[in-house]
Amino acid sequence: MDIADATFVVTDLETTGTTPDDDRIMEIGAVKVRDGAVVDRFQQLVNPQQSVPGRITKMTGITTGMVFEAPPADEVLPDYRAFLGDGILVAHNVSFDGSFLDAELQRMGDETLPNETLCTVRLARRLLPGLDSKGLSRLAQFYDIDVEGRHRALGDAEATSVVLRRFVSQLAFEHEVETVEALLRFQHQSYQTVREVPGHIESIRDEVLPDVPDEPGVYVMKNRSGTPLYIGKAKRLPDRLRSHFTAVESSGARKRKMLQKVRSVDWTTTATELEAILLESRRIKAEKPRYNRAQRRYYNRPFIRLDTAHEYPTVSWTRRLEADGAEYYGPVRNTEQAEMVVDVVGRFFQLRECDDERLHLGQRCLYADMDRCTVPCETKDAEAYATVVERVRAFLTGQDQSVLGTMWDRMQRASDNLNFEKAAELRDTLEQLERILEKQRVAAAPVRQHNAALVHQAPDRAGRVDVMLVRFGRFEESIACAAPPSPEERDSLLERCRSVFDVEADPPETFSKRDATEIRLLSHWVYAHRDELTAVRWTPRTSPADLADAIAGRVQGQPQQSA
DNA sequence: CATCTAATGTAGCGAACTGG
DNA sequence: CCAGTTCGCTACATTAGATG
Repeated sequence: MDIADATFVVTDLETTGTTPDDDRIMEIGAVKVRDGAVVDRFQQLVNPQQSVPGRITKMTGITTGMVFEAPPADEVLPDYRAFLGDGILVAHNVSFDGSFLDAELQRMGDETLPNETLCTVRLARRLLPGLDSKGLSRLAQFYDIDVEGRHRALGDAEATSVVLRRFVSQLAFEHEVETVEALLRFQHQSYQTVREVPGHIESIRDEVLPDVPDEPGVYVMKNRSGTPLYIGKAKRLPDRLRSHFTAVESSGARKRKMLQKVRSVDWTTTATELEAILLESRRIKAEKPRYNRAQRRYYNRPFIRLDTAHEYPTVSWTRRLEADGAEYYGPVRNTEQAEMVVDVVGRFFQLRECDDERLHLGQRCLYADMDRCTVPCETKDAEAYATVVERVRAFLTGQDQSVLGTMWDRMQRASDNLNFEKAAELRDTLEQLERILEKQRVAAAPVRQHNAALVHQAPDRAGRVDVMLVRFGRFEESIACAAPPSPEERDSLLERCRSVFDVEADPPETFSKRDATEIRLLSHWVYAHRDELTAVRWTPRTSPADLADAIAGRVQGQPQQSA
């Protein structure tokens, strides 16, 4: 039914209290509205058959004396029912008025009201979410409605009918609500499907975002009680944050749910993006915000292990980084990749694949006959074996690309021989391997011996250079400076190099899960920016001053021998 | 394959408002 | 004060996935 054809009976009751079972109706007021116009009015005092409490008289002005001579409910209600007809019962908090009407009808032994009901409080909550109060007084003030006899039944009913008309027109304009059915449904819709851009989002957009510094960093969105909802990192905080708070309507359900709860945004600036990535990772794992799905826990990624503590080293993979004299490379993505690397090394390099017992017993195994081993068990030729190890090292650090070349040839041959299945398999392996080795190439050292300053010049940040200091494979600190660096920046660079690259410093005993995760994040970032990066390597023979000079040289863009 | 952890879904309770 | 509604939070159960 069209809203214009419907009859609304806007009703207000004055009662002696708030409990329908114990308290009674003492006045009924109602206005009949059709097509936006008041067509009829109803007003009647009712004898509640009990005295009117003082606080109620104070609020409504209705005294026990006034209702003493009025007819009781069982005489008034039939008249009201006739007035109501099959119109829609409208009230401000209709469950209140409805339950009093039903309670009186029950006392009379009459049927309760079958009419549809419409609640203007429910509409107000959905249509005016930003308003501080949805009480009738506040709405009257908001719409500038003159109420003749506030807290008298007819006065409040008149005011409510004006509010109703405002709501109906707002619903037509903003929510395409044209029919009575849609109108009645709307009052039961959940807030979030109704609300547009909530007020608190607007205030964050307008008041918080202008103060965000143009730097990399980590931001935290918090709810009303300060609990973190989401932690994120940004290359540039203002850009990232703005993207969260604009086009809110088009975002997915999960994000809308979060934005509904956000009341404040906090941030920590960092010198560089990489530092922000690492800080973000730590904070997500420590605080586990509800809306962060990724990076909630530390994973034990596999590392490739070259057991150089052994006289005749072997290659294997492990999820633990120990201080056992072995060289560790990686990490790689998963078990499958780790096994693939170990397998490729086994097939292309003549390392032994026997266990120590067999080695010492000098038991030649089938790998010797396959020419996959230098057979140290028989020859005891440590020197020949060491050259193989050196070649494996060159392969694992991404320096020796010949294996990739060989694999490429084999793939071509398989393809030429119409063995496409094998060719495809080789292609997949090759692609993964290239990625893994490319990550190693920049570090060019096993994890523990990765000591370097990474100089990053982002193309979209002219005049600015980031320097990352890596010691024992772990990110230590980063410095952002101008290109070329000012004298002060050079001094501070030297100072940082001194503290990070202390020759006396002992390598860490073990690497924690956190270290392993951060090594992965570091290698990932390095890989992603490999074309914009130069690495200045540090060895125990490099003095901090030389290192700082070499870094400064790269910052100015003059290629220099690595230190 | 058994076990444990993390992610996701659900129920229930408290807080905040509305009416006289 | 009471009753009703809704949201946010907590606790708990269920499910999916990782681990050894």
